[in-house]
Amino acid sequence: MQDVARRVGVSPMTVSRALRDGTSVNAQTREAILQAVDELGYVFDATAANLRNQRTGFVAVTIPSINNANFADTVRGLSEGFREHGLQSLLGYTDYDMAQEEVLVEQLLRRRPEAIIVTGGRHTPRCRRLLESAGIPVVETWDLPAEPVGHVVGFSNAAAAGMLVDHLVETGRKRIAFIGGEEGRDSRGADRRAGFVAAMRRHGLDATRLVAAGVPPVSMIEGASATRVLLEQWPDIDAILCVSDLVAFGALTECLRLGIVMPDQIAIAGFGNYEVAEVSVPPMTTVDPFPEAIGRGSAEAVLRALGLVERSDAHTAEIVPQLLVRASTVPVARSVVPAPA
Amino acid sequence: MQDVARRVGVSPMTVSRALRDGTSVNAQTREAILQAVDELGYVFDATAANLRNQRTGFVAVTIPSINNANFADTVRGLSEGFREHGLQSLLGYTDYDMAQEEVLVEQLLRRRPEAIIVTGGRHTPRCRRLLESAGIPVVETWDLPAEPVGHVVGFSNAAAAGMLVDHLVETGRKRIAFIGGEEGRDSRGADRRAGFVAAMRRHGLDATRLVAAGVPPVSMIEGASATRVLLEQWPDIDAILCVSDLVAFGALTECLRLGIVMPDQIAIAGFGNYEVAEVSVPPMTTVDPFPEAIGRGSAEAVLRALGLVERSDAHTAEIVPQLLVRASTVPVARSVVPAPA
DNA sequence: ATGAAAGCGCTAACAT
DNA sequence: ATGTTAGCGCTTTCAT
Repeated sequence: MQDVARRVGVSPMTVSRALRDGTSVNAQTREAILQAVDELGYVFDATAANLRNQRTGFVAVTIPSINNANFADTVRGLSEGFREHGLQSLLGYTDYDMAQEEVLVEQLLRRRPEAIIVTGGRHTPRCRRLLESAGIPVVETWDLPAEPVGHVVGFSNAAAAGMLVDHLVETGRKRIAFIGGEEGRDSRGADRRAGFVAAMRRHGLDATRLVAAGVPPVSMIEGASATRVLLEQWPDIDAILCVSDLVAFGALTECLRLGIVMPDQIAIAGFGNYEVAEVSVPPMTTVDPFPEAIGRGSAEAVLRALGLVERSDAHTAEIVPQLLVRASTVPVARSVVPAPA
Repeated sequence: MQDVARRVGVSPMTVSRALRDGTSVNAQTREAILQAVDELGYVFDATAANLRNQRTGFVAVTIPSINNANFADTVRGLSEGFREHGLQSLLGYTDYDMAQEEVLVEQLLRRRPEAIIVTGGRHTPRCRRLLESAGIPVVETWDLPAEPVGHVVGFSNAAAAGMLVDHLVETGRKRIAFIGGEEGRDSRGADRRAGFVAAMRRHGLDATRLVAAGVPPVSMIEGASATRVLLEQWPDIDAILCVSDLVAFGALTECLRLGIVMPDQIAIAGFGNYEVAEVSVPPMTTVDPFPEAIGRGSAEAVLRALGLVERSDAHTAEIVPQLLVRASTVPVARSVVPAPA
C-alpha cells in the first residue's frame, strides 16, 4: 500500500480509502490509485486488515464430508445467505469423527471466525467447551440436541427414521431390517438406527434385524454387500430401511442382481432424497431433510446473532423433514392413483 | 497472551515460546503457562501470527463443485500430502464458471496463501494475470494445458474421451452419440466432447450426434431426459458416451425404463469412475482419472516449489487415466472370459 | 531460560 | 478530501 501511495503521491491512508468505499476520495485520485494498483500488481492483504479490524469476515463451518450432496446443499444455502453480507465460509471436514471435529474446531477458532456452524449436536467434552467459550455465535445443524450449545437448525433423525418405519408398517411390512454404519462414528446415523428400533417396538415388531455395513459414510457397494449378508441371515425380510439413499441404492442393485422384485418381495427405503433415489429404477422412497433450508436457516441464525439482520429470541429452528413415497415401497399402480375428487 | 503472561508472572514472549516448540522454556514454567491457557480459555490468534510471520500456513484450492466425488478425492489426496507439513487447504468453489473463478482467485490471494491450486487450465485473462503475478507457486490440475501458468498435474480430457471412443468402435459400435453439458462453462467437459468428435472423425464415423443436456454439472436426471431426446432424434444409435458417470447413469436408467437392453442394443460409457458406475446394473464402462493421485501430485508439486521437500525441475506431471471396461458396453460372457493360460 | 524493542500491513480516530 | 498517530497480537532479533 506504501508503494501504491508513493507512486500516486498520496498517503497510504488515501489508498486504503480508495480501495474500500471510494467515497470521500477525489475521483481523479481514486482513478490514479486504481491504475497504480493494477500496474504494480498490488494485492490487498486481508491478513493485516483482519488483525487491525478484529474482523475476519468468515464463518467457520464443519461438515462430516466434502463429498455428500446433502451437506453440499447445506453449504450452498449457507453461502447464499452470507453472500450479500460479505461473509465467507471457511470449511473443514471431520470425516464423521468427533476426535477430528475437536481438532478441527480448535484450528478453525484460531483463525478468528465470526461464528461457527457445526454439523450435529454431539461433541467431545473438550470440543463442547471450546464451542461454549469461543465467544462467538455457535449453530448446531442436522440434529435437534437436548442441550444445545447455542443455536440449532435441524431435525430429529430418530423421528425421521420413525416416519419411514410408520410408512412401511402402514403399507403392510412387518419384517423390516435396518442397514447402517458401524457404531461410534456417525451420530446422525446412530440416531436414525435408534429411531428405527424405537418405532419398530412401538409397532410391536422385531427390531433386531440390524446390519452394520461399514465405517461411515457407508458406500453404495457396502450397502450392496450388506444386503447379501442380510438376505442370508434373514431370508424372510420384507423391507429394508437404510441409513442413506446411497446405501439404499446399493441394496436396490443387489436385489436386481438376485432377481428380487421390488416392491413386491422387498420394499426399500433410504434417507436424504439424493438424486439417485429419484432416478433409480424403481425410484426410491426416502425422506427429504431439506438440506439447503438448513443452510439458509443457519446463515440466518448467524446473521441475527451478529446483529446483521433483525435479532430474534428464537434459538431453535426445526426444519421438519418430508416423507417421499416412491415405487420402491409401494406398487406404481397404487402410488399413481389420483386422489378421489 | 498478555493475560496468560500476567497470570503466570512471565513475559508474553515466554508464553509464545511455550505455546510453540516448548523447548528453551523451563518445564515448570511451561506447565504453568499451559494451565493458565486452559483456565483462561485463551485461544491463539493465528491472524496475528500470520501477519508477523508473513506465513499463513494454507494453500488456496479452487474446485468447480463441492459435492463431486472426483474433486473430493483430489482434495483428500491434497490434504494428506499437506498434513505432515502443517499446511491446510483453503477451499473455494467456482461452480464451473470462469468468471466466478476470477473473483474467487482474487479473494483467495488476499488471504495470502502460500500456493494456489486451480482446477483446469483455462481462465479469464485477468484471472491468468492474477495467477501469474501472485508470486506463489501455481498448480493447474485436471487438464494438460498447452501454456500452463506454472505447474501442471493432470491429463488430457480429449485423449481420455478418445480412449472410450476407440473402445466402443473396437467392440463394433458405429452410431455413437455424446451427451454433455451446455457449452461455455465446463471446459473439461468441452475437451471431452472435442475428444469425442476428433476420435469419431479419426475412425471415419459421424460425429454429429451431440446433445447438450443442461448447465454443468449435468445431473443424472438431465442425463435421463437427454437420452429420451437422443433416442427420438436418432433412433438408430448403438452407443452413448457421456461426459460423466452421473449422466451415464441417467442414460442407463432411461434405457431400463424404455426396455432397451444393454449392451446388446445400446452401449453406455461414462467418465470418472464414480461409485455408481461400479454398482449399477449393469456396471458401466468408464475412465478412471485417478483423482486422488492428482491431489497427491499437486501437493507434492507445491511442497517441492516451496522447498519443503527435495526440489525438482519437472513442471508437469501427467496422470494417465485408465479405461475400465464393464458390462454396459461388452456382454458379460465376453468380459469375464479368463485370459488364456 | 527469559525479556525488551520493534514491526508485520492495515485502518479507526482525530486532525487539518 | 487528505494526512498523522497509534496499535491490532503476535514473533524475530538481540540482549541479559
